[in-house]
Amino acid sequence: MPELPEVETVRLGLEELIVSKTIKSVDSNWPKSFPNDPLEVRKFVVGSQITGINRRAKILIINLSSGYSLVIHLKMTGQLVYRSESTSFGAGHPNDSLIGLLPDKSTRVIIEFSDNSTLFFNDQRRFGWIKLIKTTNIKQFTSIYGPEPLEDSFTWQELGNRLNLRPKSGIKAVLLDQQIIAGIGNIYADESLWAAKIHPLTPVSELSTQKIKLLRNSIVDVLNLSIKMGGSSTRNYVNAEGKRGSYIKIAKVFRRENEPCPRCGHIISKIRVAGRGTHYCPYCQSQNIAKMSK
DNA sequence: CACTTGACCTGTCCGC
DNA sequence: TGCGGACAGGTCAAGT
Repeated sequence: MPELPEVETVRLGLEELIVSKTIKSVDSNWPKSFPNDPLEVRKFVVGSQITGINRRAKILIINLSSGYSLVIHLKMTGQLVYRSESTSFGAGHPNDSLIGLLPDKSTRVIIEFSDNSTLFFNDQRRFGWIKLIKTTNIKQFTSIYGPEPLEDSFTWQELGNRLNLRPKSGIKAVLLDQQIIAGIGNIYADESLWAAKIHPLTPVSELSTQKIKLLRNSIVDVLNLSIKMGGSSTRNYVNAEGKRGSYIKIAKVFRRENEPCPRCGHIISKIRVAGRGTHYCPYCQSQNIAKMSK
């Protein structure tokens, strides 16, 4: 799934649903999904209470009263879905629920609480993981990530400084680099570049100050709007209640190749950039325009 | 240093 | 209907 808006949506849901609950048991059926020693898990997870839910970059952090935290990366297809005993509705539920009875085929980890409600970690492709880390070590663990784009300190000057760490690279590849800026992935890189009228292959060093200011605002607006829409569900992503997000319905270019650009009407292209499918309008995001406005 | 490719996995879709 | 290949929200490591 999950870029910043999706992880943040899950975080907001979990904050409502599981804070202050006590963990009764933890089960995993795929070691890579939760590689910690089971003895360690029994000692620092079972019996402890959930004290808070945080996010850094695309990572979720569930703080425990034991002084440890569950650090979770959902990668491409991870889901964290909460079910109380009374909400075991099935697929096709009118309220946009995506998944049916749990556990299902993709369930890798099951966390059961003392009130018999349950948190399921599902992950079709098994790329995601949960790691048990001492809470005092989390800051160091996440120190590799660049700044959070939704913090007040993410000014256009800050964006410019970060981008200049890779001046020769194309802008889209740099936006996807989590060490430069945290939380932007393939969907919101394309959407932000469209909003700022920047071609995805434009070398960072060719971006004018005006373009950097515009890009900073575009990133912030696109991420905030997506959080408001509950994130993007192209296929697997659901929030903590198993419901899809709806940003994809209002996406301007992402997965809209061969459709008209909503701004100028020219046909949206799809190319390959940094190994990822990349959508843009060849007219209003042309590299020539980027150079002319410099 | 920048860029590409393959790996990690499962599932779906598209063309033949 | 079946089969092979491409592709999918994300990182990693290794090779050019």
